[in-house]
Amino acid sequence: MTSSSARPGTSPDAGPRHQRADARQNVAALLQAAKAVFAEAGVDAPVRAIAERAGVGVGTLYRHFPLRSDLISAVFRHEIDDCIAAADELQSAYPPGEALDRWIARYTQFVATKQGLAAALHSGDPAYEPLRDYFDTHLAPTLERLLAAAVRSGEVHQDVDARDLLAAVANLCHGAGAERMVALLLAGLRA
Amino acid sequence: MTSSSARPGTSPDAGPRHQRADARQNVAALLQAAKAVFAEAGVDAPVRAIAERAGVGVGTLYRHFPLRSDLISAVFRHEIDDCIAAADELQSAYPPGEALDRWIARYTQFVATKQGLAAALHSGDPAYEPLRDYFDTHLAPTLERLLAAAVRSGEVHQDVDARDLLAAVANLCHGAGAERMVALLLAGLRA
Amino acid sequence: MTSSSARPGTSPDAGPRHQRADARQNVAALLQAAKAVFAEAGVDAPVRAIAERAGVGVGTLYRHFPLRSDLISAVFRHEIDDCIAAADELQSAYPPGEALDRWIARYTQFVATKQGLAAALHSGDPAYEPLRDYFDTHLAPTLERLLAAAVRSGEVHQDVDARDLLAAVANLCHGAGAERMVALLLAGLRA
Amino acid sequence: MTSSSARPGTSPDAGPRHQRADARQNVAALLQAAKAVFAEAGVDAPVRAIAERAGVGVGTLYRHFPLRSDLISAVFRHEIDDCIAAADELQSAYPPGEALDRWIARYTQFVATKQGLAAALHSGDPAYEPLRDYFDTHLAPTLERLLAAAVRSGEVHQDVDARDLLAAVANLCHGAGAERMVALLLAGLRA
DNA sequence: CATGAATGAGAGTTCATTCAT
DNA sequence: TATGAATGAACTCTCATTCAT
Repeated sequence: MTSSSARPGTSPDAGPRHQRADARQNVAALLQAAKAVFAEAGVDAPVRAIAERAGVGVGTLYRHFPLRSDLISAVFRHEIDDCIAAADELQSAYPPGEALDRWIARYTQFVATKQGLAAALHSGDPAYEPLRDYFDTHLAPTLERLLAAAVRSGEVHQDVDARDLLAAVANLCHGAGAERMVALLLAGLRA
Repeated sequence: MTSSSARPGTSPDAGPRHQRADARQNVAALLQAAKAVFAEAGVDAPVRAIAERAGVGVGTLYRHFPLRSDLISAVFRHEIDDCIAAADELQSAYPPGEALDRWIARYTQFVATKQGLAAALHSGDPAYEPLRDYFDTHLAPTLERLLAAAVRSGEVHQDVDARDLLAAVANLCHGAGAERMVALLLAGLRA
Repeated sequence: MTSSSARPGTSPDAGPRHQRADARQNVAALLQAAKAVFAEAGVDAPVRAIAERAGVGVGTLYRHFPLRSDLISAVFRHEIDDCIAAADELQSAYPPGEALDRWIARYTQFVATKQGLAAALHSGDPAYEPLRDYFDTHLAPTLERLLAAAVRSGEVHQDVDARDLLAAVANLCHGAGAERMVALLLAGLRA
Repeated sequence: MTSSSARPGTSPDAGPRHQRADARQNVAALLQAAKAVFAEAGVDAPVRAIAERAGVGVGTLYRHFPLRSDLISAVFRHEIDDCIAAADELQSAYPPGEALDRWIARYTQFVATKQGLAAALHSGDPAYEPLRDYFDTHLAPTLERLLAAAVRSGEVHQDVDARDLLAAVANLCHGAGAERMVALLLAGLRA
């Protein structure tokens, strides 16, 4: 026990980085379970369902994610970040208009399995504020960039608020014919 | 069934049993209350809130509307019918494209106060089947007509499923910038 | 069942005085159960324990006593009222000093089985405010009267706040030798 | 954070175990924290609050104080001992009656910040037995001595059980007008 | 020895739905 | 037929206590 964990090598102390292994596992299990449960039953699914699915007590869930939105954020953050990262690649690989379309498709893919996400975001419930924030401060600017580029290149003729567009696409994703509708929306941007 | 319960000869006032009238009043009160409550708290609002607002016991509500969706359907049917009726007027007063736009605006108006409607329709919950049905068999054909006309007149170049479009607009109605987004969708139809 | 309630001829309804028989029984059962449970486990006893003991669902308890203090108040009010009523009798049957002593003994009897009452009253928890109020507005004035009379008759030489004295006696009632201590307190009033 | 800083220079783990010093520190920190927390939130305060305040894990708390009452006893023992010690000084500095009064005042001071102490002592919970014991075997004899002296000197005319009196004063300390009530009790002793 | 993560029983509270009156 | 009381499952959240690390 002496120094087995003290394998700093680089820095003398490596900080207080000793998350217990089982804790990490639990968090991972929780995130995975939450993702699945959210997809099946929406983000309002009972806390217990998630804990059970993760094979963990509710207390453990609460320890790591005191607020429901903490869990939601954590579950989505990764995917959102991936989504954001994709924007750069798309922008350098395609002309602005196509990049925009492809990115929206990417975003659509993400939202599609997030039943209730849109509702939660618009619920006004302060518990979801952090999540809203993350959308506004991370996803929205990304889309803004894509939109601006497309406007500059003359492919898009409409001036839209990125956050609204994000929300709109999210809303469309849970109806039938979602893809088609999103396509229509994008076509509308070109009008 | 006429007067079996009417206690005909007993007392002077025992004659006309207005139970049926009472029932009608109750139904009316319930519909009105439900409409208000749905607008305020969404279609998932507590049953009791509706009954209370209607000045009626919950049992009465259940008697007339055994399923939540029965109530929802009943509440909306009227408005939906109005919405449908408007289509004819609009179609005879405006050119197809404008008629379509105006009708969608009309529909938007209707959906706007129906928080949770879209979610309910897509919930997969069989309880909402009748409501979905009513949309499909009444609203959808109406929109189809409008769309077909607009296509014929060359104003719309897209072939869309009316039900999907209906759902899409409903979904868009609860985000920020709803009007803008609906406008974009309509513009997309012209592309 | 036929028309016993439907007697529209005289007055439409003969007043809204129709507490259902079972409801009354439940309330009674609840009060009795609560009294017993309070005595055994204090006024902080789990809601469920009371409901169970009363053979009633928790919902029923909440219907009749939305706040814990509602139940407590209801349980105690009766006894408190009896206590108050006793003051008059005692005052007319005994000289002021003795009336005071006897009344305190009476009050002691009441408090003795109310484990946690004193703590609740001093908890600062707003849920107990109504109860505190009832003490202040009903019991305190009663004791004040008794004290004032004893002061006038020259038997008591101390000026005490009745509420404080009430609380003090209540506090003493749960220690060993309660009677003795209360007696000491009363003797102190004569000093 | 434990002993990483205490690196005297010997071999990593074979050297002199100063665990004991650590342990002592922890115990001290726990006692101090518990005292503070008890004063703020009563002796029923969450275990974790105390551990946190002491900057120590809950496990550590449990190691040193397996029972809640162990901690309570430990926290109070010191103060109780001080209280007891004060008796001698007071007895040699003042006449018996005044010594008694002053000592009670001293005791009152001690109890005043021990919200819930009295309740715990009378709870019947066997977990508090040791604490009760300490009262009985240490404080009670002290008060007995003071009382006896005051009786001998003719200042006190009542024969009271010291333990009861101790409990009574403790009970009085958490009501409004505590001082007054205690004074009354003491006056009662002179009657 | 110390830590604090994990556990899970248990408490409060709400609400859909049934059913006696 | 109307009423609303009763029911109890379901949900959230807390905290004492254990135990792997």
